[in-house]
Amino acid sequence: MKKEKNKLRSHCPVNFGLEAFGDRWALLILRDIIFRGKRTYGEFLKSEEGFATNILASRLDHLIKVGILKREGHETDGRKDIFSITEKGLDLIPLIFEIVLWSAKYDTDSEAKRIVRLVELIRDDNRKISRKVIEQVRRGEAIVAEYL
Amino acid sequence: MKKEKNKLRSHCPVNFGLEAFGDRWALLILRDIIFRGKRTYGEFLKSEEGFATNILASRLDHLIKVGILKREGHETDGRKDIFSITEKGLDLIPLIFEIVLWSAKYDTDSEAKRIVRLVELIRDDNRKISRKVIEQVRRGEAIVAEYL
DNA sequence: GAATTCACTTGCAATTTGCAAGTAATAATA
DNA sequence: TATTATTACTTGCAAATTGCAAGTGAATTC
Repeated sequence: MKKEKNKLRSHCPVNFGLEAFGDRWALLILRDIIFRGKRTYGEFLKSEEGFATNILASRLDHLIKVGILKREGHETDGRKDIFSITEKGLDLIPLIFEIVLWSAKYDTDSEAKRIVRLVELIRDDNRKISRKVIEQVRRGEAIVAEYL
Repeated sequence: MKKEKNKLRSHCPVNFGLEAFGDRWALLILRDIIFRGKRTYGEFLKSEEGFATNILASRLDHLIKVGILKREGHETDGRKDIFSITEKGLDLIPLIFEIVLWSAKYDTDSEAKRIVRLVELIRDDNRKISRKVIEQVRRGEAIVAEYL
């Protein structure tokens, strides 16, 4: 039984974004894909923040519904689904990078300290580094070692 | 009775941001301050998306707790509280602008169409326009007509 | 001094979350 | 080939959160 509540509360651009991806879990899924190269339900489930199984399933469905992710069967293992990011999802990378930048500044214990180089690049020119990372993630590479 | 669940699920910079401001309502409050110049509980309540009174109160408390907003008494009207944005909150403007940019691109009915000029400026150089807007909002001005 | 405004709080039903425990399909192993 | 594992979920249920509606108390206006 699917929930079909398609009505947006408003078309304010801030609200539109929030209704699409502005959920605790949704952006963590994207993080897992972009930074950690995860692609399957089981991989997402292992994230340190601890998804509940039903929540993970519902958020994956939602992200697919709004066109940020797509689901495909695994080429050789019929049990697995591959969740990959669409162009619409890739366009969220600059925004995710802004979150990283803000947190790097204000969280004294931030693990952003482990990606100092990337944080610098974002601060210096988010658009530019985003373009590079988008290309990488599009190829299925996740963020590569040169930034870590 | 206050909720005191201070423990972060992780210090991943994406997660840190989400736990600070990654709530449907939290960013709408910031939007109201930045774009609409709102400052009081009653003004926030009037927002088109419809805050529940208790949710609004709890989100304001939360944003104050994490240092994004501060609360001050109204100068002349003792009933009112003025909620204003801190420097930490102002630093979220580039991120909010990225949300606007993404929504402007993907929501065909976006009200971003009413702020085409601002969207262009963000696309062209988010950091630069953010700096200008931060100064304005810091002075209590909200986003001024020249961008609308 | 009575009525209104303002910023909340409270009560409560409905929804959502978070576990734990399935389940059905496919794959790997004996 | 039969059994055991994996994988991606679903289901059930208690607990937490949300969303109304209806207060409450202090300050302000009339």
